[in-house]
Amino acid sequence: MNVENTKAQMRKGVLELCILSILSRGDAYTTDLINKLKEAQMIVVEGTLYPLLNRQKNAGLLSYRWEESPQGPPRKYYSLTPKGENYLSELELGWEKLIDKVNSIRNRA
Amino acid sequence: MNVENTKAQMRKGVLELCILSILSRGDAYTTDLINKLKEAQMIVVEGTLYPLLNRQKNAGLLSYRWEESPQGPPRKYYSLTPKGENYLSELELGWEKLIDKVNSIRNRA
DNA sequence: TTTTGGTACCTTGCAATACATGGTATATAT
DNA sequence: ATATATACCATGTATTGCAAGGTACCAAAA
Repeated sequence: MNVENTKAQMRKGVLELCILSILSRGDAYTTDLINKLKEAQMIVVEGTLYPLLNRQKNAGLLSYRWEESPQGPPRKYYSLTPKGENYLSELELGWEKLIDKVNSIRNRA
Repeated sequence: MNVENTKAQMRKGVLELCILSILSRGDAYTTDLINKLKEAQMIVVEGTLYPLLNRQKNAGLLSYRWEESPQGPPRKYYSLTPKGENYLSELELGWEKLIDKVNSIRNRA
């Protein structure tokens, strides 16, 4: 049990929300997602992302299409489905409520 | 994969923070903690809390003492150690940064 | 005395999942 | 051909929240 581990735990919980949120503003493939998460200082690696995207796809939250790459193998571009949009809305609400809940605990006299 | 599951994931990450935060304002035993978390609508059950408190105690973040109960068996009251206080400080910082990071992803144009 | 009910502690087994690691395939350049 | 960069994916491990069940203490009722 160490601080970095625990902070990683906190990140985990919101990772799904972040991915759906990024995709809500436009289709992206895995490397896009990793880069955008990195920009926001959210550490994620391939081994985490591929299975997660697969789970979300299998749950009907995402669809994908293949697209040629300027260099290298084709890319799998993911898009939010309508179901994914609903899911995202609920997660956003849950996230905001969670912030309130935690702050209510932290600020209680 | 469903919304409740994912929201539970988000809760998990901040559970440690919440427990340490509650204890920072005074010693408490398990049922106290559960009640305070429930007040803040953070769902937690015994089977989660006991192992977690044990981990935190083994990590030197908490100490405990036995105290008589008005009715029933004695209670194990936990206190934050100095190490636990430092740990809490870092988690608080991590939590605030996480909020910023997630919001930077959500609000990006 | 025995039983019941409430409180409090803890353990075991399961399931979910992030991550490290390693593997495969494609395209281009040397 | 070989090397390099890009991109996909799978496997194994460790963590950990939770459900379920167990043990023990105390007081009051039967």
